[in-house]
Amino acid sequence: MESRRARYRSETRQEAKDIALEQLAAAGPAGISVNAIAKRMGMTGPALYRYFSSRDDLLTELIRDAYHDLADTIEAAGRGDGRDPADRLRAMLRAFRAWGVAAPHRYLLLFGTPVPGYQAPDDTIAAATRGLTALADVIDELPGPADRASSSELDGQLAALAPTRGLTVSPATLKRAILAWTSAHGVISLEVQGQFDPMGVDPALLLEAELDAIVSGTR
Amino acid sequence: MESRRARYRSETRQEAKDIALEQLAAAGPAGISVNAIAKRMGMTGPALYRYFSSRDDLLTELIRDAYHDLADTIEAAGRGDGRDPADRLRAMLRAFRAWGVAAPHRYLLLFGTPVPGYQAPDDTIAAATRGLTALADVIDELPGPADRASSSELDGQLAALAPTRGLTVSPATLKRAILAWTSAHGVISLEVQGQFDPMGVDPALLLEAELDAIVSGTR
DNA sequence: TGTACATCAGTGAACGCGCGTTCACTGATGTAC
DNA sequence: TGTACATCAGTGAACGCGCGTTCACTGATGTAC
Repeated sequence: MESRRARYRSETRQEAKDIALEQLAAAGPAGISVNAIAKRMGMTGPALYRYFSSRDDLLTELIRDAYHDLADTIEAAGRGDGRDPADRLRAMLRAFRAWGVAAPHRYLLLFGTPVPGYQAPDDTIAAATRGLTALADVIDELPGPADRASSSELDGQLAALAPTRGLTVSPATLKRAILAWTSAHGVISLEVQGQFDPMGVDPALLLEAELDAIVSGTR
Repeated sequence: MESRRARYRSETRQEAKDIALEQLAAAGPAGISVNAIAKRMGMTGPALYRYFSSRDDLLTELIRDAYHDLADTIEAAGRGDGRDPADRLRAMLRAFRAWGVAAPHRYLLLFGTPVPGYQAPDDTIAAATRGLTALADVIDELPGPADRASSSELDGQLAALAPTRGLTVSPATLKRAILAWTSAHGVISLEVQGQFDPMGVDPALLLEAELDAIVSGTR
């Protein structure tokens, strides 16, 4: 059984991460301060070094958590064996957007300006494509259009990429998945930054328009 | 004629902005430091306040310059009255990517994580959509597909938006322009952050695949 | 061309601030016999 | 159950650092008559 100490440890770590997320929301990645977190938890700055080996270590955890949380959300939205694959795909991309809109600062932690000097460890990089592979699995069940004018060079790269992500899908499917991912990201990213606000355009409707193109198979 | 002082003034301002861009490239927006810029120019920190009323003022100039530079680049790539509109559109979106890849930090200044506490002035907001309106003008010359399943709500918003940007294009055209803009941004943004690096996929080829879908009119 | 004055560029000291990280140390909690 | 020891949490002082911004001031450049 887990010791009292171990339980307390993980609670304390979690509390620190929660406060860090609040700081992230309030003042961006640069606003995350070890000393300020400690103060809010009622302890002194150096005490936090019992829980995180450095500020970068804390950041890494936030990023890893966010990638996994996003991927879990997308996967959950796409579950259901009997459902129409097109509906599942739509649901997943809507979940992608909902996740970003619910926590813009977290979205931007993953897909905004990289934190200067920060180097992502390997397992973070793997987590980063979990959402993408989930898309590929569903798109694989979709009736695909003939792959027009395909670039053999790109197909080769995609064929090499698939197995490294545990995928057995065709390059054409993986390409559709990447384009679905990138174009959804294009809308969500600009929405999360507020770029549509002065335009008076509802980004949810833009995403729906995008979904039509994605599902129709032209991408 | 412009006085010697005025000329010197604008040269000094420009030099400061150039150094700020170097700092941006090296350490992100937070790395832009008034004192450090002044030191590199061989003067003391407070002297720069003759040229910029605050750090935010400097940032605003960098952002405005970048938006206009990007829009100029895109417009230039699309010029040519006799050319096939589809070719012009492709050229513009390729220019969009080339601009971002050439100066990732500048791209991220516009489309990355917003600088905390920074408020964009009105003319910056106008500059932000110059590239988009250029796209709309060319797409308007494109043979458009029938507008499938259109959302009347979105069309209404687009109809209201067009005149504020000096456009007389239809909602369907403006929608295509926005989707072209957002999906190109989706690829470029992830490339500029290096998200494709560990995947072994050439983003230039991804953009080409995206261009096929955009030009074919499904978006 | 010469003088008197206004404008502007830049200095240096100072303000108050917060940052990440290290170190030696105290006191509490847990473990082994 | 009691004692001896190891582990761990947290403190407080200190290190060295850079930041944006203000202010009163000096000295150079430009302008008007």
